[in-house]
Parts: sequence; C-alpha cells; structure tokens
Amino acid sequence: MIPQHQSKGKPRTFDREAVLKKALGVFWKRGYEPASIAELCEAMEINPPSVYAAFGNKAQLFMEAVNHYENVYWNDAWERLEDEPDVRKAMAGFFRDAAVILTSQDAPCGCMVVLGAANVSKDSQDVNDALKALREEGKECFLVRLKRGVADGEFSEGTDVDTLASTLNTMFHGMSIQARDGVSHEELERVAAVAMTLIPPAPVPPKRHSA
Amino acid sequence: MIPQHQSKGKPRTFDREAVLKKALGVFWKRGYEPASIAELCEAMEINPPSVYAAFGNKAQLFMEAVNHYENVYWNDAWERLEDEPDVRKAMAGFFRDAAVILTSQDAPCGCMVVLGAANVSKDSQDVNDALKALREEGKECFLVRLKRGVADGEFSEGTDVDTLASTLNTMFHGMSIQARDGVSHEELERVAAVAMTLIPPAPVPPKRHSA
DNA sequence: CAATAAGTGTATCGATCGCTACAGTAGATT
DNA sequence: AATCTACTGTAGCGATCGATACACTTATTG
Repeated sequence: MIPQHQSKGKPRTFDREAVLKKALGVFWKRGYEPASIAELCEAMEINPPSVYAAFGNKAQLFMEAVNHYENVYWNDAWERLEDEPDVRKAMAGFFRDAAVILTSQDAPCGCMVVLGAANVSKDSQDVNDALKALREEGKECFLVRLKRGVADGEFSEGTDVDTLASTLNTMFHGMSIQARDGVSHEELERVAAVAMTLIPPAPVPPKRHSA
Repeated sequence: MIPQHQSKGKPRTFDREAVLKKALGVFWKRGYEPASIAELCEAMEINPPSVYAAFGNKAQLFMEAVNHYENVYWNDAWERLEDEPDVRKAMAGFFRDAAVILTSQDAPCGCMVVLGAANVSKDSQDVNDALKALREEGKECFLVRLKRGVADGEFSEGTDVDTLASTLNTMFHGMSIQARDGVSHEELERVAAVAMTLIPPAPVPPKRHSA
C-alpha cells in the first residue's frame, strides 16, 4: 500500500503500526485531549519529534488510531451484521459482539468513536466532528440493514425503520457509557439481549409448531 | 440555608447563584476540563480570585454547577417518575421529559451528568467518579420504580427488573449522546417512545373492552 | 569516498493551564 | 472617625500543553 522503497535518509527505528497501537491504548483509555503527548510518547517509547515525523500532529495521530481501532475491533462485527440473512439474528449478533468488544480491555473504556472526544475545547471541535461522522455511519449501517429486512419481508409494511435504527443506535451508544462505568460483560450481554425486544416481531409467524 | 448575616468585610458585588448558572452553561456545553477558568470567568463576568473565594476551586465549582443542574432540570422529572402510579406511564413520562430536557439548550449538550466529565486526565478522575455515582443513582431510581411495579402486580413474577433497569438506564445514557449530536427533540421523543417497548406487557390485561 | 537526506534525542519554545500574591477598595464594627 | 475584614482587579506564579530547533546519527546515492 505504502511504497516500501527505502528512501535516502536514516530509516525509522520503530514499528509504525506497533507504536500506533500503543497510542491507541492511551487514547482509548483517556480520550483525545486528556491523552498528552508526553503520556503518548511514554507508551509509544519514542520521543515527540518521532511522533510528529511519523504521524503529523496529535489530531492526525488520533484519527489514525481511531481508524486502526475500527479496523481491528469493529470491522468483523459490521460485516457479520451484513452477512447474516435473518435481520433479527443479525442485530442480536451485532449487539452481542458489541458487548464483547466494549468490555474487551483491561480498563473500562467503552467505544472510542462514541466517547473518544466527548469533551473537547474550542480548537479541537473538528476531531469530535470526525467522530460524529463515524457515529452517523454506524446509524446508517443499522438503517440499511433494517431496510433490507423490510425488503426481505421480515417486517410489516408500515414499520418505522428510521426511528428503530435511531433507537438501536441510541442503545449502542448507551452501552459504551455502561462499559466505561465498569458494567460487566455478562450484564452488558443481558442488556443487549433485552435491547433486541425493541425490534418488532415478524409480520406473519413463518411456520410454528403450534398456535 | 446560608447564614445571611452580613459579616464584616466588603460584601461580594455579584449574585452567587446567577454566576453559578453562567458557569453551568459553560460546563454543560464544554465539559469539565475543556471549560477553562478563563472562559468561565468571562461568562461569569468576574475575575479568578472572586471565583476561588466564592466556590473554592474548579472542581467544587463544577460539582455545585452539577448539583444546580440536577435541581433545576431533573428533580421534577424524577419526582413525576415516583408520583405516577402506573409504572409504564411513569417510565414513558420520564423518557418524554428526558427528551425535552436533553434538547432544551440552544446548543446541543446532552446530559451533564452523563457527558460532563467523559474525558478527564489522571488528576481529575474523582470528578468523573462523582458523576458516575450520580449515574448509578439514576439507575437505582429506575430499579426502585420497577420493583414497586412488581409489588403492585404490574409485572409478572419472574420479571428481571435488574436487567430492565440497566437497559433503560443504558437507553437514557444513549439519548444524551444523541442529543449532543444534534438529534432533534421530535426524533428523540420517537426514540423514547420506541424505548418503552423494552418494558414487558402486564401479566394479565386488567379489564379490556374486548379480548 | 563524499554528498545528501531523513530519523533521533535533548532541550526548549510560546501559549495556556489552574490558581494566587498583593495592593487597593468598601462595608461593618467599635 | 478609626479599625477591621473580606471582596476585587491586576499581574503573574509554577506546571504543563502541543509542537520544534538543533545537533547528531545513519542510511542511500553519485
């Protein structure tokens, strides 16, 4: 992807992706602004000039960390949401995945996209705007999946999938805060399971044993 | 409540509660750490020494602002949750109230208890801990109300009200983030209405016209 | 081999952070 | 009126913020 050809100067002495992961850990736990360059550098085990040479500035480092975070932790979950043909199973699977991911760290962190830049000063608004765009992408994924469910006849005609997507998205965001407040994986899974009752039943029960 | 007796020195030249409200506005919009003393002072129209004389330090000012926020914006909603005898109507009412409160400001802010100290550095952890305690109080209120519903026979015996309280609390927290992301009051009310489907139906339909 | 170019560590930049010393002001007490 | 005491504005404290200047090192290139 990136041209490997060794250019002239001294090559860097650290693994770019490895230190990015270290930075991700700090950003995830602290959030964008409270994560100081000093703390990041200590975790990355490199000095400020190396950070700026490799990543540009703090905001760009953060956005790369977020991107890495999404790829590593969420891509599979979003894909499974698409691949599972039964919309209810798909959603239940996604929320079960979410319960796992959100409590996967040693320290309670929640979702980096949801909480990574919740409190920012005036001059870092654009960082939160970027995350907000990602949050809206998430909602859009829910909506697209639900609309497919409608097309597949899994919902009755008049179902308000827009509001349902918004509600599931709201639930998902709330789970981030629960995770950050230290709610256990087990409880978060129970919450996720209850959240599935938000999804209305199928229009016509397709083959039951009785009734 | 506070001893009115004018002590000896020069009396303060500002209204303590008025400037606290101004500070609340800044804290609500920005969060704890991004709200600088400079910005707070500008909004409060007083100078740093006056702030520290009247409120102690930034953390104490914040906690007073949070306390004021709860009293002004949420006390009534929590009281209505208790006063309404029908548990389902009570919850629906609370979430409708929440949708109003969360979108009541000019700028999208969300709930100050939920998002006011989401990102804090190492030495301000105690501020977030204090808010976390308030968040847990909220969940406890949900739980107590639901348990009363069980005692009142509004839920069937085996209903897992703990998980239900947790789920409603999660929904409530998620609504904060939606509000902060600029979701309209109308949409938030629709979300709140859908959220009510989380609550299982009454065990036996108590007097219907048919069926 | 020189010449060039890029990464690295040290040491620090100006700006801002929360907070306060200090002198001056103004109301209460005597 | 004299004194005491608390509030106010200015000005600046030490600490930390994100970001860099600079000298040094280490690789490629000619």
